[in-house]
Amino acid sequence: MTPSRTKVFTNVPERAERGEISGQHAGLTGCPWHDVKAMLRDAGMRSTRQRIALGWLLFAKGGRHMTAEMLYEEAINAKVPVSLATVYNTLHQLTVAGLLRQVAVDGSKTYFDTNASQHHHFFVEGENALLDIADDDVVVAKTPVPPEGYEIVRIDMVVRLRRKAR
Amino acid sequence: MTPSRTKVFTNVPERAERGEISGQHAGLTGCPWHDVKAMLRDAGMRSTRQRIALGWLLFAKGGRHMTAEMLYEEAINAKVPVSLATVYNTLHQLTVAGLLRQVAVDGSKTYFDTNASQHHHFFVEGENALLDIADDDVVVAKTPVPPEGYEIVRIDMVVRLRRKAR
DNA sequence: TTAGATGCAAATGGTTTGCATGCGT
DNA sequence: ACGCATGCAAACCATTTGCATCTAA
Repeated sequence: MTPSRTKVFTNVPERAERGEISGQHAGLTGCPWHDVKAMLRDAGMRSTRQRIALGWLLFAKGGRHMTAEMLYEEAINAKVPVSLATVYNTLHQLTVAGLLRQVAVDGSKTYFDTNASQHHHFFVEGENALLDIADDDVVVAKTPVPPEGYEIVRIDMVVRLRRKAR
Repeated sequence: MTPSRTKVFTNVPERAERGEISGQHAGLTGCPWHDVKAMLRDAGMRSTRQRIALGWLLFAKGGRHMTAEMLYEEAINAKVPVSLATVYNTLHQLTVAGLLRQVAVDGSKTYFDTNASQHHHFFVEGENALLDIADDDVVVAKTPVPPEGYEIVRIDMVVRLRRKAR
């Protein structure tokens, strides 16, 4: 989970830490599909064939929640030659760059949300589907006070849903 | 993840569904360690040596967040002969019975919280530690409206923490 | 040219399962 | 005695890694 090596993730994490990478470019909500290359460059990543394709699949349709496997299948269906390992690498790099957000919801699969801004989720049990919750639909009135010496990184809320019994 | 078979989890899930199992017995916050057997019986589980030991380890100290592996180690250290598989089974059964609560936090390990009541968590990145957030320390002012046909099962909030940079 | 990217296949790590044996009730 | 419970080892599955081979810059 923690990219400690410098092998696969190249210098993206380091550069992001030094603030050399913009991450969220100028208020982009759903990155423009016609400029994945620019997005990649901004993220400090080389624009290779597979990354462009993956970026296109991810951001073309806006607000999506996908697992590595899902993206991999889409890529294969779209006749884009790519390996699962590369899908994982790309997803992680885009996450580090701040263009994707990882959502831990049920302990097994990991979801990546193309909406990297602060918001919460509905999770439909059984269907394993994730839905964004409109930001203004939930309000955390009193932010909890973290223990001494710690600071809040982010707050994730998951509202678990079930089909109504009727 | 989903116990669809009737093999290992015996009839606990079904009975719980039919309301035959009390689950949360009368306002028990941290179950009394001196009566694990009663707790098990109430949960519709046979009180075997290992379940009693695990129940004791889990509930004796109150509010804990443990993974199967952690509990397994504690059991081994306590000279209680038990297998990892049994630890998993027991944890799941206690969860179904409403005595434990599963907390999904980082996609890999699954945590089980001995506090099964509605509350939220701090998660310390790096240390992989979970902390309860005092119930009145957070207030979700506006509960999100679920999509048509769905109902809210529960709301989980995870406040991710990091050691302050100083 | 060359650092960085890709793809495979093998390795991991948490969790589950099949089945023979054990043990509450 | 009966039927659920246990233990083990193998099976699983999502994810990661090592390394040889490519390729964007």
